[in-house]
Amino acid sequence: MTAYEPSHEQACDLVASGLENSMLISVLGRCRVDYDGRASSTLDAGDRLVVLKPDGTVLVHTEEGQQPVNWQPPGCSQEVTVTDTLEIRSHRDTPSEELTVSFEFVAHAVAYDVTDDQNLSLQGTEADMRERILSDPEMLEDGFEPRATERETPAGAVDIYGTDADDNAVVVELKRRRVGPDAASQLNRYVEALKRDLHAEKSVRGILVAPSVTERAQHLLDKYGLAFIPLQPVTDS
Amino acid sequence: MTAYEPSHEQACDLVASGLENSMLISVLGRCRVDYDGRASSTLDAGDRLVVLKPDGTVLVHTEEGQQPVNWQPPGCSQEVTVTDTLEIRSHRDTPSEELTVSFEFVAHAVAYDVTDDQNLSLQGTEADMRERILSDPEMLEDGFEPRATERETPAGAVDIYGTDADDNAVVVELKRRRVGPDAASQLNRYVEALKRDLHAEKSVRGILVAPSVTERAQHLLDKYGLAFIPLQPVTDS
DNA sequence: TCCTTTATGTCGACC
DNA sequence: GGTCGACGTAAAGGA
Repeated sequence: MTAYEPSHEQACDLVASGLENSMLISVLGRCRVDYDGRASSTLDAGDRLVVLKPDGTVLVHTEEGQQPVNWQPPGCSQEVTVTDTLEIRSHRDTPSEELTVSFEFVAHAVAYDVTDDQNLSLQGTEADMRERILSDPEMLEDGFEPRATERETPAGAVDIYGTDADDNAVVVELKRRRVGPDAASQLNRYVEALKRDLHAEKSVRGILVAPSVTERAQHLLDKYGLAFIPLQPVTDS
Repeated sequence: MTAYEPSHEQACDLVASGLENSMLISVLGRCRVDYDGRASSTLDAGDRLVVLKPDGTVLVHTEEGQQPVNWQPPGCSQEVTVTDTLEIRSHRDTPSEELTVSFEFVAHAVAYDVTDDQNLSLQGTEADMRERILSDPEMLEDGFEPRATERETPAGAVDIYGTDADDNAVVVELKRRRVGPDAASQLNRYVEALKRDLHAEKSVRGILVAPSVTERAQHLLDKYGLAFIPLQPVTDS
């Protein structure tokens, strides 16, 4: 279903029909946009691409930027009306949010029935790093043995919990990118929380594993007595 | 410029022409997607919407989700070729990333010349909270006087730096959302850094301003001796 | 539902 | 270019 420079009525019919039949809808033209909800914003008339997905997502894209200039998350309800403009309204509760797009001119409108049952397979993530360390723990240090992943502490869940050659408790925090002070603080919170949990039965060491570390973060690590081990998220040759 | 169920050659011409003339291009059809760069991923054939922006952005959207399933950031170079499939390739250096979309069927293809010089005006942000406190400092506490914003410390820049009724130094950290332990740690780092900077000439207090606080973060604040003041990002009535 | 963490986060500001 | 922090972050996974 497609329309080139449709009248507001034609465009309204197409969008309404697309909404009814759970189609992917794309409308290109000159519009203004108003949003009110968690924040609020206004956008005066300009040329934009508006996408409506069958899951209730709305995206408003301008000619630049990777991110939509306005949007609604999945699960919203859409309705379309025509007065002197073509108005697409999207609403949700919890939190209450409303997005209104008013087209003064529609260049193209398309509705298409879309199915995509293929799942994305992704490598090079933090989950990958964890799997590699679990399959070869001594890559961290000799004698390291993982005991648990996602072990809970009062400060949150630890990526890898284990013991070293001297049977000290070891907390390993993984980051796939260069780390800043936040990661050092986070690891320190885990170590301190575990020390309290273990009632000082044994000492607790902390190891931060990431490709590299900023200067400020290294200072924090030194101050806290934590270790850093460099590791790239993907092996590659 | 638009095409309904074009041949690969027609679609290729349309996309090539759109790229050449810095137009916004949208292609809807059945394709597979391969990405290799910061991570790497594969996506088998399915129906998707592909958007090419004049700034070099590429977005691949499926029927669900607010985020694109694959993408390239602004500044990438695109090229389009046709063999037995219509292939759109996008590449950039630093970091080296490549995205390839192969269409086995094109349902719609559109290229449109877009201009949007309107800027989005947004309210209810952290910047708003800062302005409100600066215009009425006593909303935090009687006698509070702002001395600087973005004051630099070895731990980073402080949102608002000021003094209280007893001339103690005060560090104010703003968050527009409910805060977790990270914010408490961050504020503590600022306070500790300022104590060192000021050579203990005066005591340094820390105030975290946000709509609300998690239990864990409140514990951390208590431990560090920091204060919390609830404040909504938007006043409203 | 709330809470926490990750992300090919993206984006902007500053150095 | 690197570093840092905000975002109407979104999305996933657990309690």
